[in-house]
Amino acid sequence: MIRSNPELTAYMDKLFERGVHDIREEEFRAKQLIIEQDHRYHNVYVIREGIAKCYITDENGKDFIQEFLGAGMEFGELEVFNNKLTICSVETITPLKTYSLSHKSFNVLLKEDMEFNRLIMKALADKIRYKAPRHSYQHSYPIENNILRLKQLFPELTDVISKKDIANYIGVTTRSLNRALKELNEKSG
Amino acid sequence: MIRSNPELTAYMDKLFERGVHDIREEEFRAKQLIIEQDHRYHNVYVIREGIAKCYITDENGKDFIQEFLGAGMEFGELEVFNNKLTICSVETITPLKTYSLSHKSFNVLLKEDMEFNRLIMKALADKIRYKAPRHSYQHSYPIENNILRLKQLFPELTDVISKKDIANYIGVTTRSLNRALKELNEKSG
DNA sequence: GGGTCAATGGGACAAATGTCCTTTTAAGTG
DNA sequence: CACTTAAAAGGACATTTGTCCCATTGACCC
Repeated sequence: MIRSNPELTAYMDKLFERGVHDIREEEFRAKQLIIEQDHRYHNVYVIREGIAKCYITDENGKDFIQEFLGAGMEFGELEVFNNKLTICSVETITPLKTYSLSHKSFNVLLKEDMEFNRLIMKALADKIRYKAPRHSYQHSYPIENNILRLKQLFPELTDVISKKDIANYIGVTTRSLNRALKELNEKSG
Repeated sequence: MIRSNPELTAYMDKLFERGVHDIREEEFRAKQLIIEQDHRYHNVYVIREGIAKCYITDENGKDFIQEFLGAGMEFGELEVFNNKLTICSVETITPLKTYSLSHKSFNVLLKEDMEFNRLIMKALADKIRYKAPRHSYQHSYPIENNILRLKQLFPELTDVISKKDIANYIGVTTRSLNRALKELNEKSG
């Protein structure tokens, strides 16, 4: 549910300590918009600490959350490979600490540091692997099952993440989410 | 809708002509299952010609199509990076011609051929970019809009791909798809 | 041609989800 | 503390989509 990538965190720590390239630490407060959909940026971020959400806003203003990003998750990297606008917005949920580096440095690292190259390749592959079954599941099962599944994956769910965000993650309205939660309570109670 | 990657096709042609590594041509007949979900394989495929579907089957036996793969699309590559079972099945729709290579050769190429490395990295990034707005759109709009959108992207839609597959791609039942198609006809007629 | 099977199309009803709106609760903020 | 605002909860009804079934069509095979 909240994705992470310890391997990449560890490697970024090492790179940063060595002082290679222009990797720098950056901090953001809660609810801050770091990347906005359909814009152009020149940085790649790797989360050191905190939680952010990555979401798409459609023409009707509805948000659809792609992923909750935790430590070791990167964002802004897709735009390095094809020089297009961002498809997602990224906004912090908790205060966030990141390593930030320019597209240029990112590219140099990819070329010259094959360990880094491999970690990024794996991270991309994982993002694909993770999304496929999730959307499949959400389509195939009623909301209740989706909630139960999330709570199992991540019990502190409702403590950290707002109802609205959970609903936007599952892809339903807040109303429907509430209805499902109520029915779950009645069943278990 | 049916995705392709001309750049990768061209590059694979070149590699094949040069006779590097164990890249070989392979052919499959229509409706053939090449990769089955939850299994382990040791090959990566790049489509030269034809169309295949990549889909997940859930516990209830419902299929959910992730992508229709055309020329230049690769599959079986995700399992190179993390040594897990396949998450999707891949089945041909039309007869299919591929370049096939072992995980081992794929890895060697990634390390030694930075042009190849970059193409694969970009292909992975594109898969992510492509999926995000698609699922967002499907959630947010009624079936009719989804059909219209697909027909716009790919007018020959219903000629090449069965109703069942289209439905499984949009994530609805065949019944619902038919209903929507009928209503579209009535509106336009 | 007759037989079989898969794909397509659709009727009738049930279930799930969305829309709209109101109320309650909680959380800041001056 | 009073005031304002955002988050959460839910009632009532409309709409969408699914389920279950059956009829039709078309392809293929003996």
